Order: sequence, then C-alpha cells, then structure tokens
Amino acid sequence: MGLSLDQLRVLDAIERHGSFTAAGKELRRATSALSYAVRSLEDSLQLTLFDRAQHRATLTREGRLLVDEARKVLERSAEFEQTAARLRDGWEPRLAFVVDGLVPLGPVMAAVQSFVGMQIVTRLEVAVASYREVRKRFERDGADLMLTLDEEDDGNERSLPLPPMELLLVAGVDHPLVQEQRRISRSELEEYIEIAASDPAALGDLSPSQFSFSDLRAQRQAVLQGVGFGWLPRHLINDELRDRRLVIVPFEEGFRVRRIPRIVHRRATPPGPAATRFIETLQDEIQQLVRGPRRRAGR
Amino acid sequence: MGLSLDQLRVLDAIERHGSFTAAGKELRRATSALSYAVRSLEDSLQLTLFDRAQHRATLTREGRLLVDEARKVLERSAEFEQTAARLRDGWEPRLAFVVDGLVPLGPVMAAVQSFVGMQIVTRLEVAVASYREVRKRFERDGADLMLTLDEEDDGNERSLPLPPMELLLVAGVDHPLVQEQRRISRSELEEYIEIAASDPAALGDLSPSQFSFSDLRAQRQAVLQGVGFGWLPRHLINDELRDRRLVIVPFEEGFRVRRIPRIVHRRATPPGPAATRFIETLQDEIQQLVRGPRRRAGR
DNA sequence: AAATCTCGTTCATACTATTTGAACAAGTAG
DNA sequence: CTACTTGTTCAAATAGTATGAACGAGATTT
Repeated sequence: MGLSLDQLRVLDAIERHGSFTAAGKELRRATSALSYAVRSLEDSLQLTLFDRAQHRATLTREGRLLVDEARKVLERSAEFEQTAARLRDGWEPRLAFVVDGLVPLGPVMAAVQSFVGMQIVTRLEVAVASYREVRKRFERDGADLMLTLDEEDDGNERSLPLPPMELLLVAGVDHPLVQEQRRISRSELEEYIEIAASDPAALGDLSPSQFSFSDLRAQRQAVLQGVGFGWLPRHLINDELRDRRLVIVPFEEGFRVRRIPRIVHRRATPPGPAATRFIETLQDEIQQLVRGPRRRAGR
Repeated sequence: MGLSLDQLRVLDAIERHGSFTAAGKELRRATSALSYAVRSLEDSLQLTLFDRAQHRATLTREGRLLVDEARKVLERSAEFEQTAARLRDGWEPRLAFVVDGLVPLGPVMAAVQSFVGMQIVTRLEVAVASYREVRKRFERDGADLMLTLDEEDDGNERSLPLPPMELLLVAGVDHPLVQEQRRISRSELEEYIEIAASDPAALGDLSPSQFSFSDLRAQRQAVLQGVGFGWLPRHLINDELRDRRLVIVPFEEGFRVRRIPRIVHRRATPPGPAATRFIETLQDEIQQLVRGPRRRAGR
C-alpha cells in the first residue's frame, strides 16, 4: 500500500504526546492499532522511526526529521479540507470580473490586491476590455461581474452605480480640428478619423488571477500622435491636457460626456460571498479616492 | 473516515486522463473502484466534484479548484517520501558542525550557504565556539564535525589539515606594552591582562541550521579598547593593524604563531554522504580564497 | 435509425487492511 | 517485591475497499 495520511496523523500524534498510549487516547484507538500503523509505515519506508530498545519508544534521528516532513503534508491536507469547507459554505470557486478600460483602474487594482490579501479561496480573474468587448466577455465568457459604462439593461441584470466620470473629445495639438478656436460641426468632425479601441483581442485561457489588457493605451497613443480624434476618459489624459499635448475639440454638440460606471451582475446569479466581498472592497477603494484624493488627478 | 491520500491520487489521475476509465488503467483498478473512491471523497467533503449529468463525467467548478489543492498535498507527500528515500540511502538526518571562531568564517559561511542550496535532506547545525568550547561541544554535544586549531588527536579521531593561518600577539595602540619599540620579556608580559575568550556561552537547543556565536568579537573589542593584550587571528585584525588601532607586541619569544586548522571527525563514525559533501564544499571555498583572493585581506 | 461502443454507476460478493482485546515482555515507581 | 505503565504480538472481528456483472445513457458507426 502507498503512503497514507492516516499513518502521518499517527506519527504526528505520537510525537506530540510522547507515547503511543497517549496518542491512542487522542485518536480513540487502541495502542496496538497505532503500533500496527507505525510498523506499516516503517515497512513501506524501509526505515526505523522508533527505537524500541528503550522502554518508552523514542524517535530515531530519522524519525524526528520525518515527523517534521509529515507535518508539512498534514498542513497541506488541512488546507485542502479548509478550501473544501469554504466551497461548502458557498464561496465561489472562481470569480470572473470584466472591467471597462475607460474606468479608472487604480481603485480596481487596489481592490484586487486587497481581495487577494484576504486569503479567500476564490480565484479572481480580471480582464480589462474596451467598448463592446466588455459586454461580450461578460456574456459569452460567462463572467460574474462587469464594471462598465454600458447603459443597456435588459432586465436580466442588476447594476450598482458608482461615482460618475467624464469622457472628453480630444485631439493632438497639431490636429486640424483644434487649430482654430471655433466650434466644430458634426459634418466637420466626420471628415476626420475617429480613434476608438474595439479590437477583439485574442483571449486564451485565463490562469488564476491573470489580467488581459485591451487596446485603450494604443488608442490614446494614436490620438496623441495626431492620427485622429477620440473620446478619452479625463483621468487618463489630465497630464496631457495640462501640457497641451492633447487639446479639447470644441464640438458644437458637446465635447464632454458624463458616464456612470456600474457594477453589473446577472439577476439569475446574485453575487456570492466572494463577489459581495469584492464589490464592497471596490466601493471602499472608490470612496477613498473620491473623499480623500491622494492623487494628483484629484485636484 | 478522514481524508486519505488515495482519494486525492484518484482525483488527480482522473483529471489528468479526463476519464474514470483511463485513470483506472493507470492505477490498475476497476472503474467502479474509482467511482467508489470519488463518491466517498464527495461524501466526506459534502461537495459535488463531478457533474454526472453529462456522459463523460466532468469536473464541477469546485472540483477543478480542489484538484489543484489536491496536487499540492500530493506534492508534499512526494517530498515526504523523497526525504525518506534519502534517509534510506544513508544521508544523515542531522549534521552538527562546530567551528573554532578563530578560523576565517567567510569560507565556512559560504560553504554552509552552498550546502543548504543543494537541497539536501540533512539539517545542518553550525555552532561557532572558542578555545576549549570547541572540543567540548564536539565531544559532549556529539557534533559530527569540528573545524578547530586544536592539536590534540587521541587516536579516536581523524583530521584533514587546511591551509595554515596566523595568530598575532597584539594590543591597543595606547597599551603600555607597545609604547616603546623594544622587545618584551615574558615577565613584562605577565604584568598585564591577557584577553582570551573562553566563556562557556549558555547553549540552548539548536534549531535546524541555527548559529550560535561565542565571544571572539568581545575579545577583539576588549583588546581594541586597551583593556589588555591578546592573541588574535590576522584575518580578523588586518584593518585595525593598517589603521594602527592595534599594534603588534614585540614579545621576545615570538609574536606570530602559525596554526593549522583541521576538519576533525571521529574514527568510529566516518563522514556520511552529507558530511562528505559538506567537507568537499568547504575545501572548495577555501581553495577559492587561497588561490584567487577576491578580498582586500588578500594583499 | 438501429446496432455498437464507451462511459460511469450500482450492486452483491470477495477480499484486504485495520482494529481490537487479551496475553506477554520489559521497564519503572512505590 | 509488587503494582503499574509501556509497547508488541497474536487471533478474531470488523470495516473499508476492490471486483466483475448488470445496467442506463450518451456517443459513434453503418
């Protein structure tokens, strides 16, 4: 027979109590049973763990070392059982979370970090996507939570609004649209290329707590280099606006849009313990950002 | 019944092969045996690991998570068995090593580090002691190896000589013995306090790979502060001699002594695999120091 | 669509490992 | 010297596990 956890449990108990008899009491087994278990372990390892020459059986040097090794195995097995217990209590084994890249990622990352630090069984999988990708991932890949600017709500979902954010219509400082200080009409706007990130980035298997980034960064880069104009979230371009590397396009129908980020989940599958905890953590992080802005972006 | 390794082995094999039948082939057991094992695991965990609604049983989300946890347990148990195998092959469970603090500790520490990096089962216990303490620990505490300047060899021991080192008779620059540039006689010398480290430092239980330091440092400090004169190893006081914080005492019978460090073990218990490996490592380190001195002390 | 395969469960049976208490040997305490 | 404790060994009892046959349900083939 192969190694068994029971043999290790016996070994551990004997070492802790210092005798077969005492260990037997703890394990509610006859002394002879422990004797049997130890002997079978010794046989399978082909090692002598106890010195029987003495009256009270004492561990050999090898035995002492192996007790420690045994405990490492037992610790792992306890973790296994604890994980199982958590799952039994309803903790989700996996929590897939899709974030719209337009949303400020600072608090999201902080929440992820904080959540991981909570030693929760749940594997958190975070994917950052753009535009239609967000909903697509939520629906097709069966994510559990989505943080999006999407307004649709088909009744199958519930959402929790977060503090609003702004999108600004901007272009590079050399772009024709911003050369003169005059209002831009729709037809004028449509003469130029609009830069939007929407490529469906190839998505392989997500290993636990992995992140995938979509192309918002490329979009910003494109606008910066003057390839075209585009809607970008204010928090991502504060520096560029200040340095006048990006300039607001004075579109007559509006160059500023308020959008409400929402945490969305399916009505059919309400958030479990991990999701709830994660949402709370995220809200905390956002509160901290809104109330006491520690970042330059705040002013 | 409690959790068993066998259940975890079954779970692992099923996941690896993708089916009960294939796993059964690997484990040389009937499919029904695996079915039984899985069910008993599920019962004890009170969790469903496989979805039997489908034709080929597929892991549930919980199951997938627990397979990974199970593997961690199995890895640990494999380490346990590997440790046992090493012990069976004759590797010492423990290797106690006493070092004379007068000897250059650089290569000793390097050897310890290197040895630990070898992933050897053996627990290395290093104690640094002074003068009589060295032999005392070797004999009373039953250390396996000793690195000493001791010359005694009562026929029960074998020793391996290492490159020689020097002890110098020195005193602080303000000490009366070194105020004039004249030779010092024995009677003169005996008028002053000789500083020697020899206190039997209290020694508690040594946990694995722990170090205990004796009082050579205090001795050096005492000589430096002018409390008295003393014999100190050159490698420890090169800097002080250069800065003239310590000065050689021109004792007429000699102020320089060559001593041969030796690695000693009992004839009765020749070095096992770990001890042999450790001695080799130590010799390598010393070779490196002697041949290609990378240290300022070398010039 | 029918026949055939494959997969996993269930069941009764066979087996094997473990448990038990009693008997024993050897050491310890009063 | 006696009473007690400790751990081993043994035969018998027990509980857990393995097995192949029977089965149902999906796939695959023809």
